[in-house]
Amino acid sequence: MDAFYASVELLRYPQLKGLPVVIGGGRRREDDLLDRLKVAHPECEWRAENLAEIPLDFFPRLAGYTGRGVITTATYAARQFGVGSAMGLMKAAKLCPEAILLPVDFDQYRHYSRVFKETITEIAPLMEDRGIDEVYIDFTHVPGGQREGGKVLARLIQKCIFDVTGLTCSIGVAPNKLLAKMASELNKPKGISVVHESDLQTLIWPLACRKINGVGPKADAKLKAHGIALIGQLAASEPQWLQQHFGKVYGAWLHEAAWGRDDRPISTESEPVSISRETTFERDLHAVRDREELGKIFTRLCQQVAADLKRKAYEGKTIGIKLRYDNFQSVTRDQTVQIYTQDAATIRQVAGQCLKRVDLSRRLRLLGVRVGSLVKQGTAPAIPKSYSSPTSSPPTLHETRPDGHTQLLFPDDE
DNA sequence: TCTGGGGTCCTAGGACCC
DNA sequence: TCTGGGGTCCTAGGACCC
Repeated sequence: MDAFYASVELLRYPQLKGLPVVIGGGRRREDDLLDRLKVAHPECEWRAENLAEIPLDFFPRLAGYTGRGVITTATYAARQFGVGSAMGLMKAAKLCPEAILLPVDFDQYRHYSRVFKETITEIAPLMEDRGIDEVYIDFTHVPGGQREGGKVLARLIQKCIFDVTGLTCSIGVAPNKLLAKMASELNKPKGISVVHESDLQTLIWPLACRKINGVGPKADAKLKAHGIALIGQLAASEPQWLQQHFGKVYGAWLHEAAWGRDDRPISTESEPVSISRETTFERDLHAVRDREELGKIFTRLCQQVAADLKRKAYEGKTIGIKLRYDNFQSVTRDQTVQIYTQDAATIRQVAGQCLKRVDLSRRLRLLGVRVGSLVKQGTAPAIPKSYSSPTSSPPTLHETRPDGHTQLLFPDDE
């Protein structure tokens, strides 16, 4: 198999070229900017396309940022200061206070993501979706795909994407997905890299183990502790030794990966396994002291998950919660019910039961609701014979008190 | 000055059935 | 009275990815 790995780069704003820019933060920040823009420049509708019309000094700087947002992406000029993806914005503000902070515009990303992928499938139909800005392509049978080892096709795809979206992208070309992904990293931004099997020792082995897609911070630290920092050293390690220290499956995979071996096919179809919503609070909340606020958030998360399920036409029967304590420790609880559902009140009721099984005496920073074991709406298997219908009334999102006020069911609902 | 949100996959123990 | 495997489902946690 010949594989491409293509990823799109930061939205391209000509007037911001060469400047340190980070994109990130939460909804609130975006709303702030939107409000300020309405006042300062009523003629500008807030769209990223319209950024060019907005004077540079309008954009907020990172300095003085407060909040729990993180960086989604950053320009190369900003990365010079040591800031990068997933870094907290308050930390980034210390490193590069002058950086321009732009809000995240997910609707727009989704739009460009769709155009990016459509552009590719018109040229090479065998595409695997790897998220909002990345794809794998099997171009083995694409006409002209083998010219100059794939470079011609890669250039064509880059040009088409740029023409349609104004976005640049990096492309790696290699005999399999594992190597194509690593190849795409070699020549960023907007580069094309071709890696052949014979390039393994010269191009891949000098790279850090962390560059392997599947080696994360934990595995990397453990490898380093054993004196293995580079992929070449990993390749030279005994498979048996790796299996002893990293487990049978993962250890064997590590060795294969270091030798550039990967036989996973391009997967063009996939069904979601779960759908979830979660939120980090502006400040840590306490189940008792902030009961009402938490109850509202909890109910809203359930409603959002239900709306997502309906919009995407899925039903699930494993309903769960996730919470994160103030010390960042996370716990999850879930419960599988008999009937597949996409109903907010049902989700709320079962998730409420899950909440009762966790320690709520500690302060919380995050709450999430998840529905798993999904099936496409209307294709749910028949209810198991052992199931007997409930005698209780259907669940409701709120419990109505005798005085007519609505009491939010958190966390002690029935 | 701590660390978003939305996912997938793997592991491991226990229940339960044959 | 003690002792089997296998298979599947459920649950919790964790690593990893975009």
